[in-house]
Amino acid sequence: MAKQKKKSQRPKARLPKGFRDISAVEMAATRRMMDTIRAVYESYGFEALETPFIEYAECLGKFLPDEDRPNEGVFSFRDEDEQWLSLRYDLTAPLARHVAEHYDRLPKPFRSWRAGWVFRNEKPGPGRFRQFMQFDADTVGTASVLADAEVCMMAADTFERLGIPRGDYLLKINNRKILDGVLETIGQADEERRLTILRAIDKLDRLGPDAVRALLGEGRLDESGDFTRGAGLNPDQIAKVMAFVEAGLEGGGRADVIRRLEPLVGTSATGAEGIAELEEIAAFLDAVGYEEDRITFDPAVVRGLGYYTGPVFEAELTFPVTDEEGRTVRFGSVGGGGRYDDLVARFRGERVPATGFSVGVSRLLSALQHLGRTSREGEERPVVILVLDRERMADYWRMSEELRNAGIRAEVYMGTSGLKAQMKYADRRGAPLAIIEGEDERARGEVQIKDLIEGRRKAQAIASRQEWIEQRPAQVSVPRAQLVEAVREILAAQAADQNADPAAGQAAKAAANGQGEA
RNA sequence: GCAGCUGUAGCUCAGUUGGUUAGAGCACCAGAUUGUGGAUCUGGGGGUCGGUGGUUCGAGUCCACCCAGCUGUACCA
Repeated sequence: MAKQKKKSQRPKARLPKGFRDISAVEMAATRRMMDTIRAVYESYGFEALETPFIEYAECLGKFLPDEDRPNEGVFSFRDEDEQWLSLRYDLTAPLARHVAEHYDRLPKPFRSWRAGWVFRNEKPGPGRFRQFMQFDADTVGTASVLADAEVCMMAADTFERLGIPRGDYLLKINNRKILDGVLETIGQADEERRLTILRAIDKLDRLGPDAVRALLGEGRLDESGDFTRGAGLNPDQIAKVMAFVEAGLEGGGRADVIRRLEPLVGTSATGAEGIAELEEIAAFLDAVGYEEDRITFDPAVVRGLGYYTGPVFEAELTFPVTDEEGRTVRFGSVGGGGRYDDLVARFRGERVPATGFSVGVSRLLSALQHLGRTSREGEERPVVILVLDRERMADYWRMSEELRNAGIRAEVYMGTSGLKAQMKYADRRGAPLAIIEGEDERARGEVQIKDLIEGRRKAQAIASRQEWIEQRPAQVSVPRAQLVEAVREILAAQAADQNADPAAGQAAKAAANGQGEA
């Protein structure tokens, strides 16, 4: 009885939903990807900046209206002095805080990149987590839309440097001011309705034009039978908004899209301003040779709501991909950004124009993996030195030292089990090879080196235990003095083999993944 | 948040009209094999049957409520 009680008090080992553990393999791939992004951003002149995970909630600007409590979407807690602290939910709000705080001594424009984890307290879904990594670059302190164009060019460069071919990604640019102009001409300027309209437009690529039309009007019934209330526009207004949204669907280049948008903003000054900005961006992109196959104009891009005040952009992967169950999935957006001229003004009163772009690191990484564009560099697993003779530990340590000094990852088995369990350990560890030195070998002045990858392959052909033991597949005996050299040779052969036969590499990777991933 | 579906071992699932101590396969651990990953054989660990309450002599099974997960949808700075 007491035992049962105790048992029920045991915590269940589990991760909070929306969070995950990250394996060594994924960390290595992430690190390589981020190195590439950083190299591109720095080549454009952006400086590194790191801000903490935690900020005062009020600095992130996410208090609920009329309430003394931060927004539900952010993880928040109270400091000992009763102030609300929040985990950052993006890298832009902390940047605005940093710029406002140190405005006087920063060079203007201030160009910085930041990378790291952000947190959102939202319902997780496939490919959506509550902790994920972003990689941002921003230019603060210039109102020129050339800064917007530059950041899009840089995003295009980044994707290509990461191995995504031109045509497999696309940057789409829009301008909030144009939609505002359209809404002005149809007499819908009030904020509440504007947000509903933005949300409806945002769903174009996911739900299609009919659904968007329904959401602009009365509302829409989804397939589970749930009803979403619409913006309540009349048919004439809906037609105008849809004409705007679909101006990008009819093909043609950036100039064609602009020409189709012009009549839709009517006499609105804001709309005209938006058009002029797009024209300036187009002229610049044409001049530096970033054509429509990389950067297009698409009025359906709205980027949620929030703080964007001018150009907005979204980066999309356009190639289809099949998931584990063989279904075709679209990766869709892997990054985005836009102009936020009011964000710093929250702190300073004075308007400080700014624009930036943010890459969704984790989504982009899984896209690259689907493309088979991730290299295996940095995935080497350690050689494992088995312990047959506990009195000779010093000998084994010396071996590991020699290997490490030669730049080879190596470890001495640290458990207390027998040889069989040690082999199993090395196998599961994903070790490329195991070193065996017992009494017999020592008497001969030799060590055995077992190629675990080759051995795994040969094992499939062996049926009987007898044969297995006698053959000792993929195992060689070399003089002790030649240990390092022999190990180096076998590792080189394995690497060559892996490059020639990707399937073998996959198998090794799968084995290596075994312990690290859920 | 709303709607639909699903909850039995780490995973995939079986479990009779309600009836002893809840099972299988895979996985895990150990031995057979003083010193060799795989295969084979033997043994072992692991379950609050999602939870609580109810009906009953008796509930994994029937009823009610709750919870969790999945999918869609809403929100998403």
